[in-house]
Amino acid sequence: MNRVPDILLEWYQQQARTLPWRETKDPYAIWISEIILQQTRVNQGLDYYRRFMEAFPTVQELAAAPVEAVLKQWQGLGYYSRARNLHQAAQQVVSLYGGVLPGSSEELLKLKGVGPYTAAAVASIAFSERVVTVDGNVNRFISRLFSMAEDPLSARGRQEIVTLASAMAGQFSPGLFNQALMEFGALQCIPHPDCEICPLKNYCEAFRLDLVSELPVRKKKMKVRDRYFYYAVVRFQDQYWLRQRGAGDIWQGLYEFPLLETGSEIADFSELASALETLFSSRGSISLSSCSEVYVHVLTHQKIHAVFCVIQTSETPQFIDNNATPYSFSEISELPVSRLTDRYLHSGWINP
DNA sequence: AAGGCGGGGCT
DNA sequence: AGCCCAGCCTT
Repeated sequence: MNRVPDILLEWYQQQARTLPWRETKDPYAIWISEIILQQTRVNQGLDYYRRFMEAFPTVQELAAAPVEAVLKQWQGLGYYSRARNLHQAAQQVVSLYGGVLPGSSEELLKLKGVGPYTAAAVASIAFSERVVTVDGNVNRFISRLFSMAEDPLSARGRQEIVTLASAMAGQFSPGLFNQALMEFGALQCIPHPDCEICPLKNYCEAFRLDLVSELPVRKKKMKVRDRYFYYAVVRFQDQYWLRQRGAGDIWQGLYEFPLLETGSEIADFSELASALETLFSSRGSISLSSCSEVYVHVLTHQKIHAVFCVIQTSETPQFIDNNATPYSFSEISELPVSRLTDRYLHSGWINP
């Protein structure tokens, strides 16, 4: 078993992907890459990382930027609280740490959006602190290697992973070892792995016991809630009205058309037309002219059935939602929007 | 400890 | 169409 770390490091030297954040020692750049890569695959996050670093090359520039500019860079990545927290954390770094990222995992942990994983990643990779990174890749790999019965996401399971991984890390360079550990989970010890080509198959308890497909222990799946969104797309004198989503729900801080949400589908056109009128406080005429197809937008925990309803008004529309604000078509493209709204915007239903 | 928070890839 | 992935914050 004590040969495992050597094999792992040797594998990493041969198989490691060349990634931009592995070419730098800038703690800020490493921090940004770690936040982007949470819940995001490398291939999906790569372009976002490049654009983000180009838009906000330093923590000072990130801190000084409007939060909506940060959200715009994040558009399409999902989990938008990561972007809002990152922006707040940058301001913390400027106001509390003189614009210099703190050099220990203990201090990093105090930053908004920085948890045990990110603190360990930045501290070990940028500052060579001897602390292990425990992410989903590490959980999967360590669970299998030691055939762990415990759920790695439970408090006890997490502690067990930390203990086992720390023991393996030994005196290797912390940043190098952690990246090798995570890369192995990301490329070789994947959910449905090819164990025959695995350099560690002779050391893997799960492989020996034929438990690879059972580990790590599965969490129970969440129930999916159906939601029905009817968006009022109003164009009046080349202006469209959008509003910003608030706290306590999905897509906080992103923009969208004024929304009617109902508990069930409204299939009848005239019923929908009168339901949509409740969004308006205008006195002039309001008429539903056409509906888009139903956009089914699936999130982890919600299934959204969205219809974009084009509405004609006889005068400047007034909305009950006093956040609704008029924008030209080109202004809309500057606003951060969800994938759902983005898809509609690029579908051809709207023409400038 | 449990629930909420996106979006995409693989089978 | 239905499976999977996943770190941090809030409650």
